[in-house]
Amino acid sequence: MWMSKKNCACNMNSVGHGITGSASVYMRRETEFTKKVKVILVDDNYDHLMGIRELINLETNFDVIATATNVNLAINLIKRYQPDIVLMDINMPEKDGLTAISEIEKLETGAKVIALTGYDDSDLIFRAMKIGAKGYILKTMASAQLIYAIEEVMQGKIYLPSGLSSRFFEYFQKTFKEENKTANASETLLQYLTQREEEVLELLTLGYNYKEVANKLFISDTTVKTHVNNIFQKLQVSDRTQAVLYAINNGFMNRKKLKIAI
Amino acid sequence: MWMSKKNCACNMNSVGHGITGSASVYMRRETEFTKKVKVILVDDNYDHLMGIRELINLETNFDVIATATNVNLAINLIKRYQPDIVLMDINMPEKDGLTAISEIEKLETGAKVIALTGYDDSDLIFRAMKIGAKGYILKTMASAQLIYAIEEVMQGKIYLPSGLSSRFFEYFQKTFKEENKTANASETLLQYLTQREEEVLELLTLGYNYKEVANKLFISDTTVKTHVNNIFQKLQVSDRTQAVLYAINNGFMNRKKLKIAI
DNA sequence: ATTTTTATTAATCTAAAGGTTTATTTATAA
DNA sequence: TTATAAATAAACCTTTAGATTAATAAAAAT
Repeated sequence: MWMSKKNCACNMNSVGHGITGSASVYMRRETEFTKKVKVILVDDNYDHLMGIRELINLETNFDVIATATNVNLAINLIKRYQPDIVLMDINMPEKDGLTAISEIEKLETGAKVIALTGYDDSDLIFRAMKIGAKGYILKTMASAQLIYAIEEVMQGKIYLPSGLSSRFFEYFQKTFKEENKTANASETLLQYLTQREEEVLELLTLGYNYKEVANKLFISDTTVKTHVNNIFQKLQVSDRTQAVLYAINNGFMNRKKLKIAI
Repeated sequence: MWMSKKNCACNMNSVGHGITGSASVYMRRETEFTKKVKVILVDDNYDHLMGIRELINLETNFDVIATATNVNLAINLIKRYQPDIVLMDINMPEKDGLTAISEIEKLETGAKVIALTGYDDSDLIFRAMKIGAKGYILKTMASAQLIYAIEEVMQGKIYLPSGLSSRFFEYFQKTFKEENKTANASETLLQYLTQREEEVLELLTLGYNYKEVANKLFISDTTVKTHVNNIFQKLQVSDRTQAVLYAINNGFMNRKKLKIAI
């Protein structure tokens, strides 16, 4: 099952360390009637914009169909020309780049956004990926990497260079560390709730009042009150809102999902 | 499968697309008095356990100091021997592997856990990384990859093979997609709240009742009620709990934080 | 300069929520 | 068999929450 080693050589490098495994750059098919990849560039620096355009247009299968120096223009261009790729500089002043990516994603034109920036800040990378960026590259990186990134993203992959990927994961795990402490903590008072009390709390967490809960569970509303009072005591809270807040802060709904899933 | 591409050598593979860029396998220093990396294996299948042990012990700088066929034993061994690496099979029956990883993380011994499993399920990968796994590899992968993963993780990196990394990001973005729609949406009804109403809602979201809110804002509780009723109308909800739920689901508190931060 | 609108304040009244006790039924453990 | 825990429900009572109306001051529009 585990192949012995020593046969690695080329193996080793290809084996892993990556988001994208296949080196598609070698597979480029320029022969077939492949439509050119439509690219739109967004950068507030005009010179920079032209520089990148030159670079990308060197590639015969890419076509920079438009450029924009501000976000609103970019949005309009994307709506009109339906590009495959949007290279988005996220250091732009007026409207910040992350918001821009969000708005482009909301258009749902299928345009794949690659963030292009000077900052390798963990939080920035994390937020960019969160809102749907398909890639994130630094301006300091080699031009070949930019081309490679576009090709990878065009294949439906996510492109994060090695170093940034590490940063992403560090930040990712840091972000979830606290959540795990509480959500996973066996010391949650939620564990003492009975099945029925959980059902009641779940409905409260969805915003129902006692009468509605009673109707949904086919029991009297006085019974609901009894359950709720027991919930208050067990969770050590004094009203419905606090109970709901406790439930949310202690991953009650996540836990519910897991119960169904597993 | 992803070691193909003939010419791989270093080129493309080194360009990035990865969590770990440097091919540390070529840099292994066995000359200096490097202490051996202490590894503990956890797998409910004894034969499998022995197989992996053999494999890892072939590496002169690794040392499998203990093995365990169940989680509780593993936890004790980790506490006692403080290993550098824990290779954790997450298909174990009694206590599931993810819970096990959580518990090991909670020990905070500094042991780096690598998940080892037969399933390349997106959700499983995501959850494993969330709770702090430093790597995730499939049993079907080449043995060399296992060794490589350990070396990378020992350098403080996160190791996710190419294919799994893609799955991870797909799942990651899918998970945050809904959150973005609401949290980023400028169409939130929260925007219509006045300053005072925001203050009231913020306190409600912290679990205070009307009297407490009144005291905190130095106004009468009947005034609080007025504000709250206006909030209800603006948010189109019918009680306090629903208002708080609306606030939370629409990133009210996040927005508050941003206001301070930015 | 004046109306108009908006934000903040507040009192009154009704409905709902919350606290306490008691009681019945059913399943489960000792 | 007898405790024990869970789910159900009612009666009683107190407090809080929610709806309605209205006064005041400041800002905006005419």
